[in-house]
Amino acid sequence: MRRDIFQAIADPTRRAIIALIAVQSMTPNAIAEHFQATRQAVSKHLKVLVECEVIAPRQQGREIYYQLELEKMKEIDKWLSQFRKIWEDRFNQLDNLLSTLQNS
Amino acid sequence: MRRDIFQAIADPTRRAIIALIAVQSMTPNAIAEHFQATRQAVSKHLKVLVECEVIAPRQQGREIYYQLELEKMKEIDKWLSQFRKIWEDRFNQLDNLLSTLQNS
DNA sequence: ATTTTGTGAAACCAAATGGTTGCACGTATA
DNA sequence: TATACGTGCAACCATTTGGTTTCACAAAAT
Repeated sequence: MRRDIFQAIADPTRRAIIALIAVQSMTPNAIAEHFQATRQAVSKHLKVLVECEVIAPRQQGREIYYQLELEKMKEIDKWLSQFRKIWEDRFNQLDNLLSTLQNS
Repeated sequence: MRRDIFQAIADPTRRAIIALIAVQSMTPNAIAEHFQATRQAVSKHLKVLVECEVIAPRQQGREIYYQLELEKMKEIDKWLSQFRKIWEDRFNQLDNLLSTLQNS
């Protein structure tokens, strides 16, 4: 199976989990409370996220706190930067066009 | 089936197609030449991308040029911004810590 | 020591995914 | 007009996905 950030964020529940954990590390049970799905379903999502290295477990007694790996999020940002470059160029082109129109 | 940008970019071939088209609009055949997969496989990916509104077809005679919808890419950027905020905060905290250490 | 709690793992299932082959059909070209 | 070309679509298939239920097990609590 594919295991990368893009696959990790493909599922809406997983995106919600990521956003939840981003604010504060949480245990599987605490996370599951925020969703309709069963604890086991959430647990499977957590497993995928760990395998994709988007989150990391931190054992604390018999509880496990999952925390977001922000660095992994930056990989999306990095991939996106190639397009950001393009849309900034387009914006500049539009800007130049407007200037040209004003000056004519 | 789920049809959003996150699902669109989940597949590596689709990400490659997006990157390819970003530079210049292309026909399905031209796109397929860049991959090992058959034309039909690429065509299915294009269909998914169109349904996700990541690309749009532009008919030209009997050829169809697919072009990237940059606006849709921005949605990823928008979702990502919540985390960008966090990692900038963390960076500032680190920055403050370093300043404190230097001034003590 | 026994029970409860927090968690992961296995087995199973329906649906979705990514791929293939074959066909249909309009648009160019000979 | 007949042929070649560019493309989409349907049918089929193996694999993956997201979910459920059940079980196992260690750590707390009683």
